[in-house]
Amino acid sequence: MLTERQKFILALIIREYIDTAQPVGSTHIVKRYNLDVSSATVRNEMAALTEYGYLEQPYTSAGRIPTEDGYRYFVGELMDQTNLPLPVQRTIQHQFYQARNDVDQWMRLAASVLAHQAQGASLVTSLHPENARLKHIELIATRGRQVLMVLVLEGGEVHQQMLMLAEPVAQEKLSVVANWLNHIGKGLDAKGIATLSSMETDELKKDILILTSKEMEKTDEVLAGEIYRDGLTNVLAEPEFSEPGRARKALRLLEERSFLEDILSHTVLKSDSSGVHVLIGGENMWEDLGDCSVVLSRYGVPGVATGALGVLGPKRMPYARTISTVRFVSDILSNLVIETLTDVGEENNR
Amino acid sequence: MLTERQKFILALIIREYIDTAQPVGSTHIVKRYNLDVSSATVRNEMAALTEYGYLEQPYTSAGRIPTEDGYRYFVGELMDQTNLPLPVQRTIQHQFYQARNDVDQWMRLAASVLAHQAQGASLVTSLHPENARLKHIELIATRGRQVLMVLVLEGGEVHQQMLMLAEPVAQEKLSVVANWLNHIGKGLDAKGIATLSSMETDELKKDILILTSKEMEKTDEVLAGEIYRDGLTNVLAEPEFSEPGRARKALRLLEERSFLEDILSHTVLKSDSSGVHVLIGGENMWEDLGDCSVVLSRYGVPGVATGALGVLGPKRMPYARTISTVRFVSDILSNLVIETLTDVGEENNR
DNA sequence: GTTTAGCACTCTCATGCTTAGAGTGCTAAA
DNA sequence: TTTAGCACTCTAAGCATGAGAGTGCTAAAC
Repeated sequence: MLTERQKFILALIIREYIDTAQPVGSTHIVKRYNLDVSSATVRNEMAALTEYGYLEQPYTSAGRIPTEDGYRYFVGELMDQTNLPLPVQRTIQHQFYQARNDVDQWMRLAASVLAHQAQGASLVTSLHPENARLKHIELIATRGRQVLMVLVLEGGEVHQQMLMLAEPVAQEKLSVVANWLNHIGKGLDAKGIATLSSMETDELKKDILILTSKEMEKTDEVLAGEIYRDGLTNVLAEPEFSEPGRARKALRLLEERSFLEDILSHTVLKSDSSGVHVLIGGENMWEDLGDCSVVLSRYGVPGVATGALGVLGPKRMPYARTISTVRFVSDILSNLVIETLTDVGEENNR
Repeated sequence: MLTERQKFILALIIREYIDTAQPVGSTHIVKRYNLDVSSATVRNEMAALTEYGYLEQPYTSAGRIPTEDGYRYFVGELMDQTNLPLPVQRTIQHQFYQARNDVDQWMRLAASVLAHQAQGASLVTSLHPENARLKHIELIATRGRQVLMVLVLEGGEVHQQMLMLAEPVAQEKLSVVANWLNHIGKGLDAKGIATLSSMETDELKKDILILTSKEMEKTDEVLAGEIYRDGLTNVLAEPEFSEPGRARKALRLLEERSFLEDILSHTVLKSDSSGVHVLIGGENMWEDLGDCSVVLSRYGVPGVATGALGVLGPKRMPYARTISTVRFVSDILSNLVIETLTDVGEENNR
């Protein structure tokens, strides 16, 4: 267990290192913060903190830098939770207010705000409905057997998909089926529609039901939609990524869907997850993440429609600021989703 | 005017430099390619080529590297036009065939193929209709004054937009207006609908017409839709971007919409443009592009629906391969668009 | 018992120097 | 016109040196 003074010094060192990216020495810290103990005392405490595994030396007799455990302790125990400055909050809220009509624009804006405020690479997945329920379907003949299906889900998301039917069908017939489905399928989820299809005898209707159900199931996948990114170049500015090899590793993480899927399903998408997740270093699971930390959060309404967002930066990131930014943006998006969803119709209040 | 031998040597030097990223010396090239002239002869020719401005020396008495003019001459006169190997072509075509039902997927795939084949950062803008004509409109009440408008354009693109009406309107009323508009507005472009709106007296109809027209105008903007990127990390692997400052500059170009808009409107979007454009260095217009080259092409059907795609890499990029890749992918996308468009209905044949 | 001054020791990094090597341009001969 | 020869130039790599920052230990001071 650390003494108060040890905690204090650990916090100072980590903050200083986050600021300067330089190993922190005992004398330096005493002078910089006008401590009323001597450098020798700090040195002793630093030795202890190194013993505990919270600090390490890049080489014998250099200053100390935090270990991953050090960062974790800092984030968990030492860091003061802050909020973004009020004027900044207002500016951001205003921006979202102006974009309130365009869901795409929300995400783009969220990515931009995250990247700017946290000075890292940001990532926002589009909102995807959980257990999507049908609000409206439209079938539009394009040519031959090709049909454009437009699904409007409760909550307002729109999905389009080109279908290939077994044989050509006229627009009139398609419209009839669409109208019919709008009546009997409204409010049903993928399963409900699949059930309908198993009882249907009309070939065309049955086909459409099956395809609709399939398409609605697809919306359940985490990364089915777009992924919005911003601020990729921010991470290149960090000194730890001056070696291009490391920079590559870090950026590849954001490019590869498979990796994102993996990391999201291990954190924010866990059923019991809530709030902001902080991944420091690879956490023994993702080697390529070695030099990076990721701050993630889920947004939206669990069980109805959610998405994920986060910021990637060096382990040496300003955690307080990043976490408050992620929380803030996540809350804004959640509120936007709630506003949109809860008032869709009276039938949807739970 | 260059002699044949000078052309030959220039081509060798440029190819060698593209391969090795090292200044090319006279002896090196004689040995490497078993030339039956001596290094002194090559040296003389190199002096001449330097005189003409096609080569330069990074410092006195080092090997030569191509100048921008050198690359331009190479691309314009010396390079042999190749095509991708047939097996590669088939593989790619097969991939597109499998994705034929999902326009989003086309773009994603195109970006991926470009990035892989050309080993650069790729960029694909989504298809956007020119002078879009309405095929189908759908109005869906969400809450209060908010209405979701779904526009289906001839060609199959779907655009959605949240509208804010002057006062709440019931779904039934909206459906009536939508149906009415589907009859009288079908096949019209933004202007045509604007004309209708100026003659309409019914307030609601007028409002909807104006909003529809506005929305359809929007689809005309180049970068209105998504931008698909891939292979950003490829450029980080190039030695010229080992300095993080340069890498940042290059990647920022791909992040900033304003820049992309600028560069696209100067090249592929010019009305008389066709084929593949090669931008080598900044071309005296874009300073940040100093170390990069860009190979761009327009795809789709001019006057109906087009998009742009391209690859960004170092000036020292394998132009032959990149250009053939860009052309190939562009052609594939164009064909897909043609297939989709020309058979939309008999009314659309021109 | 804790804190601190003092000091020897260690390691990196910047600097300067030297050298090997690659490449050039010029000249004169083939 | 081509080529061999050669002096010259410049870089990159290696090495030694020294300054500087920082540590850990010991013994004295509080």
